[in-house]
Amino acid sequence: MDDNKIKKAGEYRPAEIEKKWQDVWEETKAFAASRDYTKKKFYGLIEFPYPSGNGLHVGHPRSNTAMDIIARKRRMEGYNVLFPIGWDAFGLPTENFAIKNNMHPAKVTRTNVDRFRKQLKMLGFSFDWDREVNTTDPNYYHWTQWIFLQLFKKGLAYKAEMPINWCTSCKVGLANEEVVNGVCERCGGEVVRRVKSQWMLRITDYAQKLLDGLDTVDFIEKVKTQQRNWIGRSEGAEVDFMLPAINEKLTVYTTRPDTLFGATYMVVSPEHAVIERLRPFITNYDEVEAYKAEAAKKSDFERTELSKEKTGVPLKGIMAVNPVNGTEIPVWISDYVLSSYGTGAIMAVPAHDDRDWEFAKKFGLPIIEVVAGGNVDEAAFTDIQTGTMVNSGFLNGLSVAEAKKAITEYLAKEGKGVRKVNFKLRDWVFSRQRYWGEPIPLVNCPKCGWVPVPEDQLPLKLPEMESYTQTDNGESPLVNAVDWVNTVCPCCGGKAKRETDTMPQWAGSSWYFIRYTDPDCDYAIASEEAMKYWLPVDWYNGGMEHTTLHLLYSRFWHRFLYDIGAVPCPEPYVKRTSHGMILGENGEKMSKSRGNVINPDDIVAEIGADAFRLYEMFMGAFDQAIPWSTQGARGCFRFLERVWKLQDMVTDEKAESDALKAVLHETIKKVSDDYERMKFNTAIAAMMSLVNEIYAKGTLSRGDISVLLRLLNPVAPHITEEMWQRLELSDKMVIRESWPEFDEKATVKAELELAVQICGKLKGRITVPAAATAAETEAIALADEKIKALIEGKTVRKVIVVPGKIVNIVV
RNA sequence: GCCGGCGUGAUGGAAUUGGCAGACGUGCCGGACUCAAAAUCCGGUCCUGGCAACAGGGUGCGGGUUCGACCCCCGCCGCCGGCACCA
Repeated sequence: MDDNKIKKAGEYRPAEIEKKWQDVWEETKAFAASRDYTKKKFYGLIEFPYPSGNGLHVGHPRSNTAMDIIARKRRMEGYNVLFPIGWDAFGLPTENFAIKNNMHPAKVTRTNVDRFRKQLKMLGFSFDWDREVNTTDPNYYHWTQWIFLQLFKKGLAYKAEMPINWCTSCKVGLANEEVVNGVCERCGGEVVRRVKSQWMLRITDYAQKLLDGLDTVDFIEKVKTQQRNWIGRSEGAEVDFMLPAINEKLTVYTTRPDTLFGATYMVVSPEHAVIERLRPFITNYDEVEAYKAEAAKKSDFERTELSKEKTGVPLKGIMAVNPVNGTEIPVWISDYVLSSYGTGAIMAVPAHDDRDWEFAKKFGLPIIEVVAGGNVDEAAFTDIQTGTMVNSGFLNGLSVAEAKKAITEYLAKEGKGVRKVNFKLRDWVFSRQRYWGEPIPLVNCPKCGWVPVPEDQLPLKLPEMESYTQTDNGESPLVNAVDWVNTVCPCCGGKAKRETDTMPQWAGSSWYFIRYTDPDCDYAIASEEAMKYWLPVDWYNGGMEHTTLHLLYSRFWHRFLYDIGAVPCPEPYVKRTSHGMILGENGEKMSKSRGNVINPDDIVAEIGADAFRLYEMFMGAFDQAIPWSTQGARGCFRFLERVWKLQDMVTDEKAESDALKAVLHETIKKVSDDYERMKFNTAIAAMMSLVNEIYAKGTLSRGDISVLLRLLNPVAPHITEEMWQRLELSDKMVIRESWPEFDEKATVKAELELAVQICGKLKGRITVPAAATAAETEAIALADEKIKALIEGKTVRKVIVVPGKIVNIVV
């Protein structure tokens, strides 16, 4: 045939065509979201990157490509798509780098952002570059500060002197969520307990709302479970024990009020305030004092270490009275009771709680069984399903559930206790003693206390400074910006000082998805119309590591904004999915120190952005951790080469060819479904099979290739656009061409091949008309020569026919 | 300890959710092209026996349900992730 067609395709050179299309997309603003708010919309979101000095790593494209595929598919389906990008640019690494190299953090940020932007463009993501946001831009943090002030005004931001997690290496306070195994989540440095005055956000007020909201959203189960565990709701009761020595109540929280008759001692945490008031009556106060000092020295990590033996000291001379039977029991002090949960005091029921049992055994305290069913001499019996109450007065004979109800009602009636719900969630430590963050817009006035910076004076910009290094006692570098710190009180006009702590990195990322809907709005976080149209985010993909950090924080802020009428919906994200991590070729986590880091620039230089994207989607199940394979990536390049060469085969025929019609439509169905389920690997496998089939059949019409190119376009946008243009299939591919439609009729075959089993073992295959009834199928199977030979002389007991699937003969 | 997930060829992983295990890719073996190599193309590649057609076995281990189990149930073993003295 035609020599000129062979010349037409030539060699597949991604470097040339990728740059060409990236320029076309940029010039034509091909992916800018429309402000026509009447169209059906889709808002797809990926976590905006922190522009670190290392540049993009191979993990970013995994999440980005996945969402890019969905975004591109949605555009072909006719949606007005918002797929934005921005920079989460405040943060410690930038600041540390700036200090070390004597540069301004803003300059470091600018350099890093420029590099990231270039790299992301090189990968051909269909971001709307007109809506870029940057958390360090005063026009952006203006509204981060505004949100903080709303929280402050509603009493949800407060300053408290409290023990916080202090990273000795970063010299900065951390939120509970940022401490992992007793070390700093970011740098791995040792975290110690340190009392500091910190701004806190009352996320605990939102515990129930954040929990309930999970029932209304489509998050992968793993994420919901982790957030539920982190919020940690439990139901129980607060019970008052009397301390006759000081005629005061000691209130405990318990989830097992049913075991009240089995309480044989009490424990208070070393920090409990009641100890001071009991002091005159404690006969071994020296010992108690020593224990308190010992506990205070320990880090949180040491205190909660699992293997640790329980320790404790009795408060000699002190007894407490059990409210239900008047029994006097001793009171101990021990660090196995936490001051930060419940009331900081417990009633100990060693027969039915593992920790109390261990403690009682060690210190020889009595163990009284009140739920029959186990052997409390051997171990605590903690089963709440099967036991029956004993030794418990009016509760005897009841089940645990019945007893809980009965005792709670009794306590309420007697005024000795109340039902109570508790959460593990703690308030959010919101202060950082650092320069490179949003200034907290508050002024401390000796007369008026903490006063907000008036909203019309926002943004409160960071002052220019000589040095960004912290003071030796761990104060923010901003204390040295004397002119900035010294100000007048907005309330009384007197001399006052600005807050010098800044906000944590999580502040800017807690609402950025709102700003994307209207990034230039100068009178609010975003205009009402924009928010009404675009929110909530339809699909958010991101890392599991943010489940109890960013994802929870941003749900909290959004819910708060909803409560004050600033956003139109209670939950920010309709759907949340998560990608698996990419490991090094050796199967270990990628890191500089392990020397197994793969640089996207190198990969793109070798095989191009399309093959790189394709491989990241093909390498394995999207939600699982997968080791990188350079060979595997080359395989994807080979596939694209094979696709490229299809150009030489294309005939002038416009319609889909009969030889390929069935497999073509099966592929449409498979790819369409698999993209939606994020099963990108099998979608790509199906397209590879299709291409193999095309080569095997040796025929390809314009109609056929049009389908293949559209299916492949979301994963490999450059090569498909280039081929589309060269084959003159129509004008540009993006936006204008619709997603291929699945025609079920095209896949219906006249005949089917069925497997025939004898007693569940595969023995042969038969061909039957597609319309054959079960009886006809059975007859064909039994008439088959091979099957006949195998059942010769045996009695056919039963034949199971599953139409379209299988025949099983039981002999 | 609790919660969640996983265990399939040499390897990354498929299997329409109870119906032909190993799709697709990588690697490896053989062949074609080449003086040769690379690239490319063709064929093979779960194990055992057999020249072969074929036969038997096989989804971490042991049991069970079913006409039929990688899939469901019970009991183990191992790996990964999260939480962890939260009363």
